Amino acid sequence: MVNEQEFLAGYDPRAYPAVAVTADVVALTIRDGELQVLLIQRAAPPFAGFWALPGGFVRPEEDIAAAARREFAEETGLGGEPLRRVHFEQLASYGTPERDPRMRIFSIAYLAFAPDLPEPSAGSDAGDAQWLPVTALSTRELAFDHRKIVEDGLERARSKLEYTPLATRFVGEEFTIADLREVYETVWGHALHAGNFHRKVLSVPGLVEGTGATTEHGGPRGGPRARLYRAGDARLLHPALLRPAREETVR
Amino acid sequence: MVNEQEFLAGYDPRAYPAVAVTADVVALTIRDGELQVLLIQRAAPPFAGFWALPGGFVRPEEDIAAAARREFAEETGLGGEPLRRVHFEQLASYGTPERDPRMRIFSIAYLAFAPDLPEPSAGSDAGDAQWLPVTALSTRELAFDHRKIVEDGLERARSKLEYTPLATRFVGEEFTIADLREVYETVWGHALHAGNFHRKVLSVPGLVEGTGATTEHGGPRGGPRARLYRAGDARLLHPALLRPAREETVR
DNA sequence: TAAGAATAACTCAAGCTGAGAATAACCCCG
DNA sequence: CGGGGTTATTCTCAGCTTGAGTTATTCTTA
Repeated sequence: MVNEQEFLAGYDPRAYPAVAVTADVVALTIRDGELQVLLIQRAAPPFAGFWALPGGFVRPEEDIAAAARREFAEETGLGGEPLRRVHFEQLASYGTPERDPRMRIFSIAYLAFAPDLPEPSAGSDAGDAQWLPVTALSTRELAFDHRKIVEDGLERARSKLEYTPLATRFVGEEFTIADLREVYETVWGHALHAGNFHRKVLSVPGLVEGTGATTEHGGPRGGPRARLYRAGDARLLHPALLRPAREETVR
Repeated sequence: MVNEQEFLAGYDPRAYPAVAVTADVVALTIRDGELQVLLIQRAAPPFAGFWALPGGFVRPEEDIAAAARREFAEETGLGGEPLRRVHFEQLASYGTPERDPRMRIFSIAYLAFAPDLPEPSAGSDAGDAQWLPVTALSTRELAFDHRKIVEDGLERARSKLEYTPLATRFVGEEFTIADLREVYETVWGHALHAGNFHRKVLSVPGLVEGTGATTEHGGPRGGPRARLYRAGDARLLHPALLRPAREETVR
């Protein structure tokens, strides 16, 4: 048994097979009423032709989060103000020895939440990038361990809706309570009681603040004009906006 | 702007300055009624003489979690059944370019929760390892960015007590409700209402299950014998056992 | 044996939740 | 232009959970 000091002293990392670190991004958005994840099609082996998460090597003087943002920006062609509205947070790291056949590669995954974004091809040189509805993930094989990463990201997103104002990141600057409810319904995957949701959203301090304005028109199929809100200053929701109990996930 | 495919194709990681990946462990336990974190004193530069988290390089064929367990085991001298009772989970990764003066080192931090453990020196060759009460952290300078890592770990621990049965990992196989309450009070840092806590713990499905037995004696200062419980099969607490609202942390 | 301490159970008011319904504004179609 | 259908917003109400305080009971220590 060797303690840390001795181990470090006798350890020259350069003498070992090289390792590399990538930043990979699980970018989520809501388009066409569906939760979608950004995927790119790999051109080169390994996993050539497979779909994978956008990502790449962290550069020598680059922070991990900066690498994640850069990779995301490159794939979506997004920059400036729209990019600033995208929320990034670290998800988790993946590094089983055999996850990449080339060499030992550690992936530090980030989660990105964005309001409805344009097709990734617009402005990007990645013709083979697309938003895929998460409901279609089961029919598509992903490269490396990216399926696991996406699943972890989805669970994190569902969970963060409960106790943070994350949902406001999926809508525009101004939004209606119904817009917000659609985010929750889409990410959680089931309908919510409109009246109760409305009451709850307005009662949680700092979640939303009214703008005083309303929508120009009612909904496309009728209904009155809705009041407009913008995101409040809360960083945590208290009391939280909890998902209905899911007995199967509890045990 | 380069897309991922071109970037990968033109990128030989070996041509870049070497990077390394370490697994560092924020190991928490409750000793003497206080929440304590395991630290080791560094023998070699950089930060020689400073206290730091146990950890070390992930070996070429080693999984990250395995590396974290190994480092923890080496520092505590723990093995076998006691080690199996320690709960490990990934915390987060840290990799700002300047966090280690030697080279680019990414740290993947793990959180370990353990019932009252022996002094780390027992069975370990690390004479300079110790459990430090987290309340004493402010008076001690830590190496690298380890203070930030510890703080993130503490916040994670406090938060996970709310919605997982994590607290049962800090007590022995069999415990009383009061034992469990002490865990919550120690980690959260304030007193809880004994009666309400009792009611709540018994009402959350799967948190604890009775053994039918009681303690041999009453408490050291009186009181009846307490019933004994063991951890139940819940993985999530529903409804959660929430901390009292902390207005200052909400905004 | 008396005092003090702790477990466990109970009470009660206040707040929050789920479910359903009422009201009113607004769209589209005929 | 009028009616039917749709949606935003507000209410009601019963049931559950929470915070705070109290009570009965069992044990330890002095």
